[in-house]
Amino acid sequence: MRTLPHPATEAVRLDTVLTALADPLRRRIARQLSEGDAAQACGAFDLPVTKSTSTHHFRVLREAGVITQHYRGNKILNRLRADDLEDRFPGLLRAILLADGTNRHDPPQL
Amino acid sequence: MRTLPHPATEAVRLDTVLTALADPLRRRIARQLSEGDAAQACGAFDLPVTKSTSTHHFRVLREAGVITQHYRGNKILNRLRADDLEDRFPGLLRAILLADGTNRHDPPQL
DNA sequence: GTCGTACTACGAAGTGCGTCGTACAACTTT
DNA sequence: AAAGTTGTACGACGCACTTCGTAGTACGAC
Repeated sequence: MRTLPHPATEAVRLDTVLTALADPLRRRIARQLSEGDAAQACGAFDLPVTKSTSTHHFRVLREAGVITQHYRGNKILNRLRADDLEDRFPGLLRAILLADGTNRHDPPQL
Repeated sequence: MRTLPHPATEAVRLDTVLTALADPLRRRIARQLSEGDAAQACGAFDLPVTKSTSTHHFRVLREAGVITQHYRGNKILNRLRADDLEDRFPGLLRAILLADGTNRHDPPQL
């Protein structure tokens, strides 16, 4: 069984979280995870980039501590680390996802 | 009297705000503005970079809509757009500044 | 075992960002 | 007027990031 490395909650840094969520594509992934089912495979996201690029963005999110990734047979299940982030940076994830929701409709935000 | 352009509150975009505040130096400026006097000149910030770089970071913050800059004689007075940001993205600035405060002591965060 | 699926790894190309140095402009002080 | 202070403008450099294509790995289905 393959496994992927995740940072411990205490090791999650604000810099990397903000950098990760500054990208609209990665915010889109986080939002879909927060709205839909708890765990979704990478293929469940309809992103306007190639698979390579997609893999890259998921990795950035995982290494930043925003999501977890676990192999499940053929696929990888992605989950938002909402509780961990709430412990580490209270209110941050909620504020960003909320802001994204209100902001999303003005310009054609990707 | 020289003036500097600022984005309207409605024109402030989440992308640029997050990108602006993803940089520790710029977060440091925002935090000092939020803690100290309302208006502070650029020189009041003891930043470990040259004047050119400092100017660049203040500009990024202003163009993102995070601060205002107004000429006052020789200097430029900087203010945090806390109310504007609260209107546009409720809870976001507070969460980031709070997170930065709790995060600041672990590693030698610049 | 062979094929299809889901995703990764690696290298390449293009772009953007942070930093700096030098030169310059506006204002204050002397 | 001359000198000092405060900050800007512009160009350059190095580094990191985004994107992609190709090749490859792991797993499930046949």
